[in-house]
Amino acid sequence: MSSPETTEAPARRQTRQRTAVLALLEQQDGFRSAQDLHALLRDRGDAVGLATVYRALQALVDDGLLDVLRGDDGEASYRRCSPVHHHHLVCRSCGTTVEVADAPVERWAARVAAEHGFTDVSHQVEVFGTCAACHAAQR
Amino acid sequence: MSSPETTEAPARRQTRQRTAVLALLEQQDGFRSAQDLHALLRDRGDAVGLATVYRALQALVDDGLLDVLRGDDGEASYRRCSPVHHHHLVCRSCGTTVEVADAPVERWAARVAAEHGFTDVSHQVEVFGTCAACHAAQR
DNA sequence: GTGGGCATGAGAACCATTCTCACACATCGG
DNA sequence: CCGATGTGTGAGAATGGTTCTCATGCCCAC
Repeated sequence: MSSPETTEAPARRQTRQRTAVLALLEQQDGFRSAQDLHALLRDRGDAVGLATVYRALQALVDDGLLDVLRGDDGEASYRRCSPVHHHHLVCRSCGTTVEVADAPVERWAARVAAEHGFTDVSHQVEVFGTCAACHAAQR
Repeated sequence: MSSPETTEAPARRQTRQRTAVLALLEQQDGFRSAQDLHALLRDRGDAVGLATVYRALQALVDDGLLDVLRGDDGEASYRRCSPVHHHHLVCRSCGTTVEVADAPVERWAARVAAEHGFTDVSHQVEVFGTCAACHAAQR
């Protein structure tokens, strides 16, 4: 308690591996699993250890640069995202993601929680569907 | 269409183990992981194999008697739920869950998806917070 | 340029979940 | 009631995503 470490300097080093992971994510327009990213990096020539990919992703999440999504099978997927609060509209077929931000749903969550006496509220909202392109390709 | 099996007879046998799993879930008022349920059953004296617990849970989910929730660590949790569409308000501290159903959020999801040309829409909405009891206990 | 210490990577460890397969028993026709 | 039948069970192995270990590498401050 005597240490004045309010925010604790992150001291995050810039390495080839972390740069490669972030650069790759910048090019993706949907959620990608850690395993996928690892394979993509290897194919690309920027070989990075699997453990390092996980560490880099976790660091980026902590820094608020990525959003995480858990699939039905429990596998985590990551995506480069804007730092402001938002939710996702994800295509089940191709994985393309659209960020959506809407005040009504935020207010709804707050109201529902308040009605039941809950405090310190957070929420998790994801919408899944088939995007226009995939819907057209299907038939 | 030639087979008159509209709902496909489940042919689900009633065994001591399945009865025990469902009975235990009836007594819980929050989400419980498969591992927890397995341990609880053993403590209770109704020993059931772990694999069987998983199978029973999966069967119950298929029958629409349970809802599943994925934790941040990817572990699945189950809860006895009403069969009508609803979402959850979960206490982070004690796990107590309240079912919430509200038309506005359903309409919101449908509208957002439609605006972006998405079809065949589903959504996943969970609200987390600290319930009144836990909030009072904390301070 | 040099040193300290965080970052890396290969593989082991971990852990939830699923699979395998021989055996048990719920269900049903007789 | 009884025996045939095939689904349900259970112990342990297998799977697969994620994390940990630890010796070595290299970024960064000085």
